[in-house]
Amino acid sequence: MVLSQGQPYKMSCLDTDINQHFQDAIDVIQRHSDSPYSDQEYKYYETLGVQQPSGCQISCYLVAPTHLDAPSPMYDWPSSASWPPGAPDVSLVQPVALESPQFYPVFAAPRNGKARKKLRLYEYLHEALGDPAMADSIQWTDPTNGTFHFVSKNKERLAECWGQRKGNRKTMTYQKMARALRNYSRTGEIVKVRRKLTYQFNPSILQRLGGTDPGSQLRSPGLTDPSVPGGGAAPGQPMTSVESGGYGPLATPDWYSWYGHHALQEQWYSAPDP
DNA sequence: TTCTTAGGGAACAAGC
DNA sequence: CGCTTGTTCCCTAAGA
Repeated sequence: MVLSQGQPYKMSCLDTDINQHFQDAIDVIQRHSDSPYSDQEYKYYETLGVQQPSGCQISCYLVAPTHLDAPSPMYDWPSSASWPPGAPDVSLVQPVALESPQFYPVFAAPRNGKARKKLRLYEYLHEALGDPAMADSIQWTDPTNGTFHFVSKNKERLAECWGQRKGNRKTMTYQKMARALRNYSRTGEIVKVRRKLTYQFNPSILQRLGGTDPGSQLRSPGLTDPSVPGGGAAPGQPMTSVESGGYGPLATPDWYSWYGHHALQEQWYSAPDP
């Protein structure tokens, strides 16, 4: 099913439980039949392996585009990261890192002699998206535009891992993690997509995090299976428009105009608002 | 009706 | 100390 303008939103919103289970099944099959570790094209990079007591393990490296002068993902990010007006440019998240990836530890890397700042949630999510071990919890919906979704069945596991990573007193739940994600919608770092369990990175954030992980792109059923959320999105085109909402400091004019552009142009997506 | 997901207010904690 | 960034709890609403 290829979505097109004019198709009603509900046509693209058949991500019922069946769809979810189908997606989960595909993911399981892929993971068992096509080990990313043995795929030469699948550049999975070994991690520091922060082993949590419960077995939570997640990659501790991000892949940095070589053109980004960012020894650490934390972040003297250039505040003027360009974001071409109009539709998101795929080049922003082109896997330039494939050619000559630079690695840097998320945790230990002191920057200019200083200890790094604490891990941000969106960084953790980006890590998880690049970690095959977390593929049953979080997946790219459309890596080209930074949309991702949580797997309903295992989203709590991801949340627990996040809570353990932060050393929270209580168990982190998806509900609480989603609360933090909603706070991101104010700053524009991550916005909620009007699709079940689906969010979208700010393009600038995505770029600064080093684009998308090629492995997750390969494994993402959304690229080949239009039946999954976002699966029918054309490259460079956001599958969905994000909900309206406040965009904070990171809501650059370009980002804003992009959103506005698509909010206007992609009425097909919008649910029949009153 | 029940469950899941989502949105947000508010108080609080911890790091910077 | 003030700000930022969650964390936790709570309430409400929509939709299946």
